[in-house]
Amino acid sequence: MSDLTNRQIAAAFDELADLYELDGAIVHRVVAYRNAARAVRDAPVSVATLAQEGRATDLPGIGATLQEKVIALVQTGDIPSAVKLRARFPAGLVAITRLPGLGPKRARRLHDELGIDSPEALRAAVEGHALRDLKGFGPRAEENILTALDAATADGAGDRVLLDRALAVAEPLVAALREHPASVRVELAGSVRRMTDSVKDLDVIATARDPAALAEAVASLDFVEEVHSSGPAGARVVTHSGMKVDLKIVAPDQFGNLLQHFTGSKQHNEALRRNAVRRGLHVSEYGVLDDASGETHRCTTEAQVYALLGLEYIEPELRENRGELEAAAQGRLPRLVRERDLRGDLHCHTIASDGRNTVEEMAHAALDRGYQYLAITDHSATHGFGNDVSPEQLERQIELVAEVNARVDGIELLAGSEVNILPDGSPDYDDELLERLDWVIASVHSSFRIGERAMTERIVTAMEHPLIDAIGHLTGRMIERRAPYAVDIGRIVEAAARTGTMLEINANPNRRDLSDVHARAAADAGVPVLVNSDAHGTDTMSSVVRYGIATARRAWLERRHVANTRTWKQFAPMRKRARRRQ
DNA sequence: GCCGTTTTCGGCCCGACTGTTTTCAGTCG
Repeated sequence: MSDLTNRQIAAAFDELADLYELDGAIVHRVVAYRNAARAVRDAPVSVATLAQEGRATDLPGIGATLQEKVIALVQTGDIPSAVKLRARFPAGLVAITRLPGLGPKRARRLHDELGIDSPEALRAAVEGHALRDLKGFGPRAEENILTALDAATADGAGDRVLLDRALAVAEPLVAALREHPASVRVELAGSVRRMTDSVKDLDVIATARDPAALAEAVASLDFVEEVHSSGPAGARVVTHSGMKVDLKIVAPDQFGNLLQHFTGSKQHNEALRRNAVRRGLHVSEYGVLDDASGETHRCTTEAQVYALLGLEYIEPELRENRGELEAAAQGRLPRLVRERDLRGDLHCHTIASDGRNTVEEMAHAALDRGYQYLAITDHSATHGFGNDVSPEQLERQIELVAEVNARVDGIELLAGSEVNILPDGSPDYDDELLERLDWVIASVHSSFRIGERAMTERIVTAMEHPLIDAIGHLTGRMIERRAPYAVDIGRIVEAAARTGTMLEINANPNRRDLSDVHARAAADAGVPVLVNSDAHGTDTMSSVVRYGIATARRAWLERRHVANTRTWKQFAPMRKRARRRQ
């Protein structure tokens, strides 16, 4: 087995794509590397291991050549073609290709004709007016390049924001536009609609009785800071929170085409069009052109677009080119789990550790949501930060939970704990105490950098513990802030299935961990998945659930895959400790 | 470099915009 992670392999393919692009390779070869990088990043199992077994070619977009390159990377630590290309194209030149307006072709000219090899050298050349004589670079080029260089060095340039922050802007904005008398239909598009982990900007598609008035309305909303353009076709604005918003106002008979197009993803749309071409159809944001009749079909709804292509309607969360087109063609799309399907929450905190509310308050919050059961899972003995719960404190908490459970009707309260998985894989309470609990979820909160092999062993050991019912936030990632720690998801999932340990989708919008890809791998292996709030207060118990459900839906999960959609009567015997006693 | 209801070669999604052009390549989404 190799410690080379999928992320590292994907980064190597992305680098090769950049280098081949500078080298002037045909675009399709470059695209092949980028697609391969994506396939590797999405793979739920170790691609290094797959390649060494000769099975990496099973992944879409990986052929014999790229499999060989993975093997070279594993065995020698590098890829020969990358070494060769790096010698010709410095890393600074790759950085230049990332500047808006400067792609590989223009960057290459700067390098070959002026010796420019970094953004700093480029700035010096522009300021010395060295670009003026270069063919293809006119008077506007200097200005645009300086703007791009300034934007690239500015703080927070190009940052993606978490989905919850984006929705906090998007939903009031859409609501305001829907209320406006000039609007007819207003829908969010883009990655926000697909409920991705983070987003860059907002796309809104609308139809209107009075398009200019609607565009004017968005420009005058109080959360808009800056208006870049506004007219009958729509408006481009920036909010005070820095979100770019693009409102497109379209003809009613093309609303379906445009909503479909701007919802994406890019990969979904590309694959959709490739499949369509085979049927003699050409899909664009303006309609579906039929080669046979020469006619362009315009669609008022997305369902019509998909129907023209012989496909079932595909939910936005599935539009990532991960098999949804094939499934839609065969009528095999999943019936995705919904937020209202949940019957309980198996991970939350109270004032006993770092939560803000009491057991009783959390119980009432769960009742208000319509839950039948709630596990109180404060942090454990080694947690630190003043939030640790000693064995004695946990014993008192068990009694408190029992007492509140007796007092509050309509909900089953479980005395639980979120125990730390110590570096050797053991929990930080003794078995006698764990035995007295109704539910134990175990998480890694320390020693993140022990390497993939050790981390995998550590978590597998925890799953083999008979009193650990589930694993919390498996990879420890903090979206856009902290990478997941290295862990072999394939082995984890296999061990979870073997030991009867459930895996959590932590719904906190900073985490969403399991990720969509990991959750799908878990469900495919028959592992019961949980959608838990990890709430530290009564407010977040409800507000974060949509993000966990969104991840579950992006993972193709149906109600049956998510264990806490079961009633208490069905769920209780599924717990590992209950199964032991049978 | 990948891939096959056009299977081992010859294709590979679609359109807008920009700046520099005199008919379009490069870039972007």
